Amino acid sequence: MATISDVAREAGVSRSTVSYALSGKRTISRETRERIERAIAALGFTVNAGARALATSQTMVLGLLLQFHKDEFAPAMLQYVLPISDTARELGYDILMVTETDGPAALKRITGSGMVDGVVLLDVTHRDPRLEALRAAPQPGALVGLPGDTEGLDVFDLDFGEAARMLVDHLYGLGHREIVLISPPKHVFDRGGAYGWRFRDAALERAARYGIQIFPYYGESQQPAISRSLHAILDARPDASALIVHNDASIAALPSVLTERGVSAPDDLSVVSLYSKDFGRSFSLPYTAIETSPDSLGRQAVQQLVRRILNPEAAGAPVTRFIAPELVNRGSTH
Amino acid sequence: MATISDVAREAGVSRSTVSYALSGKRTISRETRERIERAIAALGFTVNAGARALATSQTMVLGLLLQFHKDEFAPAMLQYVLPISDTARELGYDILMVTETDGPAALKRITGSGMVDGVVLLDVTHRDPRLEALRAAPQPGALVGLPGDTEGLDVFDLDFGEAARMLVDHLYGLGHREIVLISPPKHVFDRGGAYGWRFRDAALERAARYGIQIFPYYGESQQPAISRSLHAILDARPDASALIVHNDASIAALPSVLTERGVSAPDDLSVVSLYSKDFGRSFSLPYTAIETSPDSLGRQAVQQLVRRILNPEAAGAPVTRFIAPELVNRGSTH
DNA sequence: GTGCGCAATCGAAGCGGTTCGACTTGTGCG
DNA sequence: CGCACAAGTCGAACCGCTTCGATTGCGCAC
Repeated sequence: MATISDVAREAGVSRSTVSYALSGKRTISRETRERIERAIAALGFTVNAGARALATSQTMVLGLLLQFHKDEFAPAMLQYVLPISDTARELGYDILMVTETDGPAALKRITGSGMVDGVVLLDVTHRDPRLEALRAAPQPGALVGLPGDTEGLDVFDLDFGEAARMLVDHLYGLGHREIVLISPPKHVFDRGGAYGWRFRDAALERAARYGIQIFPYYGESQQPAISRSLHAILDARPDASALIVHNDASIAALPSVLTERGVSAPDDLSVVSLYSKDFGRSFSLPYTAIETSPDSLGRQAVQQLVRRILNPEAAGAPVTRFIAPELVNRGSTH
Repeated sequence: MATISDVAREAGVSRSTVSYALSGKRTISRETRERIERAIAALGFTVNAGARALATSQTMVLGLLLQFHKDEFAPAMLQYVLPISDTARELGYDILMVTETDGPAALKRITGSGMVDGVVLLDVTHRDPRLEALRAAPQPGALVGLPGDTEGLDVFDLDFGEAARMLVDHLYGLGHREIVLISPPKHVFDRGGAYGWRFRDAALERAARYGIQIFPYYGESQQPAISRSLHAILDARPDASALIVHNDASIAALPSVLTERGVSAPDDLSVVSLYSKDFGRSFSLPYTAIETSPDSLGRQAVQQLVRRILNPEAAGAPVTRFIAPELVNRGSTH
């Protein structure tokens, strides 16, 4: 591999001149610059990332911490990963993806060794053990998902409370008074997946205010339990006139479950849900729903992170940003 | 961040002694080692990855090149990514994940700048433009997916030809003489996704040998086109007694399509398919099928890659390894 | 003619490690 | 008693790049 010294020799200039020609931080005569460019092309020179990182203390790499829970419906994760990767690249950063089970250890490893300039934490839970490591790290971080304590952190999440209220309002306005709610699986709650109870509690509170009833249930994450449990829940609540599904796996299974029961929406049952645009499209879900945009969430997280990396002062105080929900009416309610 | 000089000062030794204590490459007295360990703990010292990479010319990072095709059924990709990441970590490597559209450019960037010690290419096509860049790179690479020219490369893929033959044999043995085959979508073929025609051609050849008929069709990748096209195909071939589905999106949609038609397997139609264990479980697919294991593919690729990184000579000649298919009978044929 | 400012370039130090050769001690052996 | 050798440690060079301060030569104003 050619080094900057090789280029300098080939072009008959000093190493520093080559460096300045590359970075443009000092003026270089047109003639010299062209000579250097020719030398670079001839030698196929590329700046060595490690050496540059050492000299500048900037790696131009962002860490991306994922946690994969074996018991989970996987398709969702990728929707965050891709936009994050794309946005990072647009801003000149590469992505070091870490999937270790031991999140805090992984975080310490990549921040402590200076492999990354900052990190994005995905799927943050209420009391996420990674946050302690993040706060202790010299690099900034951005979270996707709301933790219990946001102190000092940039946080991005959907406004699940507002989403729940919008859906309840929608159903209430249509006259529904008994509503079944399918939440994420119990293990998501146990793990501290706050979006589960943020949504559910807001829905229940709203229902109480209207004096209507919402019956909450946990969903399942894998077939055939998903369909079985949906059947059981619908059997148990024959009087409910509407269904709110806050769970990807369940909503994907719902169409065939309804078909099996000979039930159709909205004639026999009003159905609303909450899922990402892509997810709805992949499975062709015909339901009125809050459409989330993981891409925008990921994108904003990366942008804020990079802002904070480049200029910690100018990035200002930590932000917690809730993305406003958007309801798309597909006529599955009446 | 504490440096090795800080540790040396704190422990009252030279920098090289600290380095040797860390690596164990020279003998260090018990007493000195303990003093150094105490200093490291006190200062919270971690080796700086960039500096180490510069000195050793080893980054302990592997590149992972993905291509996401907008028009594709996404859930499949993650099944490769995770095992690759896990295996890499077990062997001491981190993963730099690159999702750029321009694969060759991305490959040049990360290899040319020495950010990685090797790369894994996912979803390799027949004439994959990334291969040229890979062959020119100083680092080794491992492929998942079979290219037209494997010269000089370590390649891992499922044996799609054998898989097709096994399924055709199975159906032929049961007496089926008219069989419909749903291949991956046309754009997969156009892009050079060789697994599509490797499977189809082997099936057709086998059928010809037996003197039976196989009617091949392309599948679709997104709803509602998937179901619509399945209906159309089944309408067009009322006499076919068996169905081979070589497409994740289609097989996931098949249960509800069959239900809608009032058709049940195996009574009205024998169905066989090819999908990964995880995929089948997620969607609870009840079909007799070849079960692929993306995890084993990814794992083998990483292992071979690391072997080649650590000891290029001992790793021997490039290998092309086809994973043997395994048929799991779930009683969807008769 | 002198002094000044600016454009263009160079040399050297520094980033944080690793590694090679050399040096000091202590030990066993002839 | 002298010597070879091993154990333990150190100093310096090096990995490839960036950046600061200094130097040179030039045109221009006074």
